[in-house]
Amino acid sequence: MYAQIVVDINHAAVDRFFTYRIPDALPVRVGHHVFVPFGQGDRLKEGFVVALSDSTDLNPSLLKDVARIIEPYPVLLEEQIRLARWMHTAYHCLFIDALACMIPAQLRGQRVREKKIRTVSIAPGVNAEEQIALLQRAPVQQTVLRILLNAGAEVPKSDIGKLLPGASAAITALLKKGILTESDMQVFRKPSSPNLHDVPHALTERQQAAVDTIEAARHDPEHNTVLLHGVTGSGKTEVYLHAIRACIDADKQAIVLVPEISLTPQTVGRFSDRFGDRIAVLHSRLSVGERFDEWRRIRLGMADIVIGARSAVFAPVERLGLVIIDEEHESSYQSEKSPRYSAIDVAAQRIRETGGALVLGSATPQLVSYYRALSGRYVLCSLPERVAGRPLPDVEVVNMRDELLLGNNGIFSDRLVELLSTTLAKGQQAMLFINRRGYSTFVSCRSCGYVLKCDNCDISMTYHKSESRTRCHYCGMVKPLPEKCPNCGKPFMKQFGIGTEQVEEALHKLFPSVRSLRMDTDTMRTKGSYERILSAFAAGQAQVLIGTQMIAKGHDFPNVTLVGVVAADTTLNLPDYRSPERTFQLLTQVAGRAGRDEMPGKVVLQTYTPQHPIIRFAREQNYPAFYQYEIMERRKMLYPPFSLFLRVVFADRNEEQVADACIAYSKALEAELRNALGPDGQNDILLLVAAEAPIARISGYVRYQLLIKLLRTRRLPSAVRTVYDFHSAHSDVCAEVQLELNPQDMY
DNA sequence: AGCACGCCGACT
DNA sequence: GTCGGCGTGCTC
Repeated sequence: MYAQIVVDINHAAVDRFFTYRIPDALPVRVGHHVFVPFGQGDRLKEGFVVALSDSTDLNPSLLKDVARIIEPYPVLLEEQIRLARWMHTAYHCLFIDALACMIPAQLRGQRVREKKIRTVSIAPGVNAEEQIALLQRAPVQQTVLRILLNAGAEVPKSDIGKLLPGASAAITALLKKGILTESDMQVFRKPSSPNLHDVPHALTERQQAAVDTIEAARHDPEHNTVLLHGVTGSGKTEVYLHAIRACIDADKQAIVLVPEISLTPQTVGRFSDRFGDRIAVLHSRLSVGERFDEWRRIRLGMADIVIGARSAVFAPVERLGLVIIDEEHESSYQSEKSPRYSAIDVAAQRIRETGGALVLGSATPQLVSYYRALSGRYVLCSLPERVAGRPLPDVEVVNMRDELLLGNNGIFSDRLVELLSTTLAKGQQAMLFINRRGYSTFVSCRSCGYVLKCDNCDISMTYHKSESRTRCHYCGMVKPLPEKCPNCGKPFMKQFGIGTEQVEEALHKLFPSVRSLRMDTDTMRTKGSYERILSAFAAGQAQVLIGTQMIAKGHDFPNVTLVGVVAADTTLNLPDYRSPERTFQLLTQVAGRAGRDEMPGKVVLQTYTPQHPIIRFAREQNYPAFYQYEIMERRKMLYPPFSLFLRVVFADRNEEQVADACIAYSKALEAELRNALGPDGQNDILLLVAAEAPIARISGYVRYQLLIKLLRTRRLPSAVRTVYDFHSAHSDVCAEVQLELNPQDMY
């Protein structure tokens, strides 16, 4: 017998299968983690068995033997190996990188292993009752025996110690006499989650219909993907919980993906209340040991439901029947490091292989997902109303230009101040959202217009009042706030634009007695600060929560009845085709934080462009109208879903080098593509002139970018392949060249 | 990635 | 004459 093995070396030159002989004594199976002699000197390398065969084209006498099996059970499922093969072609990543997604890091390179604890039990053939009677002069030993007799099983030594202080001497004596025996017991380091006493809720008609749709999708391979479009507060989680119940009742397993940021103990607690210890959790805050143990519990079939962030899509469940991706519009489902996979695409591929259903849930689905739903590729399922007949929050748009004309040049409009004071007077809570941390967005001279910029990046410096200095948000460089303009020397340097710090300061000026919490990357530096701030706010220790993006996501604060968006259009005009979509999603999500309980919510959007369609749709909270508008824009500009969008970023310290590299690359790639697509395909490609990236310099690196649109025709796969192959061959034209498929950010 | 093979300059 | 520079190529 022969084994096809992928060797654990991150290099393109060994990115293939190697054939090894399997010695008779070694029960090697597909998925086994093994040691194999590799290279000269037969140094042992780790590898993964991806296939077995009983013959080979190679000369068997030249082949080497598999040295040994590392883990007794196969660490990879055959389905995962097929998935890795798919990733290898779909993402042009190394095979080993794809496999690495599916196993915990500790399994490679021989580090953390199982945790074992010492236990004792009554030795075989010993009559404990008799011994107790004989030990009249050793009462502690008697008690130890009674405990063990009562337990009827092996008991950890430390547990006996807890019940009976000073038991260790007695245990030692009993072991010496042969009355007890000692052994090791495997334990699983388990992350804890709070008990919320969450019970199943009766479903609304709409929710029940959604559950039924998902159940139907599980049995229909042609229509296996459901887009669950439910407005904020419509009870999507309850739908998930019921769908999962139906899935595990049918003896299948489920994976639930949530964005890393909302993977809080509360979220997990709700699932563990319903499904007990049949759930496993995978996320980045687990300790190395916990992560490994949770993975192993899944691999050994001890869990039926896996909850986790992006990487949990690879969880080794053998009877996969359902994948739920909550907040499917979140960019965190796209991996930013190699392999640059999309958890949604990976989930779709797994479900294609295993059968079952994929559920994408969101109040603001990706435009592309909604497009697929309307074109019949996904099953669309809507929850247009909040549960318990609660209304969606009432959204008011305030034109900040009018405020200015009326002589209000402050941060808050009169309307927002008025609502803040009534809300706070009623003892309710408010959230203030501003998409910029720090105090001001830039510092400029009022005399000559000079803007203070970072020395290494083409970015204006942000003033941080708490540190009394300015900082570059890209490279982290700090500069003092100059008293005189470095350009004209006049003392007119002033901060412009608003950040979270300034909002907090303005709030305290208006409401000196109000307590507030600020949540942005500056206040999130230390571990656990995220949970700390959220729970402090939930407990009512502050009346106002001020923050950036991170307060917009999925939190449920029943006492929040007012949400203020300080500057609604900051993200609207970024040089990214997705910025209208992002803005709409963000505004809708933030607005959705208001009025989630009995009391109705109120939202104030402050903007300088109240007539902008996106602001209008956000005010109406009208997703379908937003979709109709934005899909037209995309069609007009041939952006996704009407094309595949690629971006190549070139960076180097030498400006000339980057410019030349970028232009040469772009010309050569275009020629290659035209050649590959043939006469019919000449209109399939659109190369946008290679030029400076939106941020032309970061950390001293000059940046250029090339944008490519590939039309969705039957020639697309070959066009993509051409780009990837070209890129692998030309990725050294300057210091950094990066190819991004559907980039999430375009700075 | 690692390691050997390989063909040209200054050293006991 | 040889020790060693790191360019090229291979690893079942």
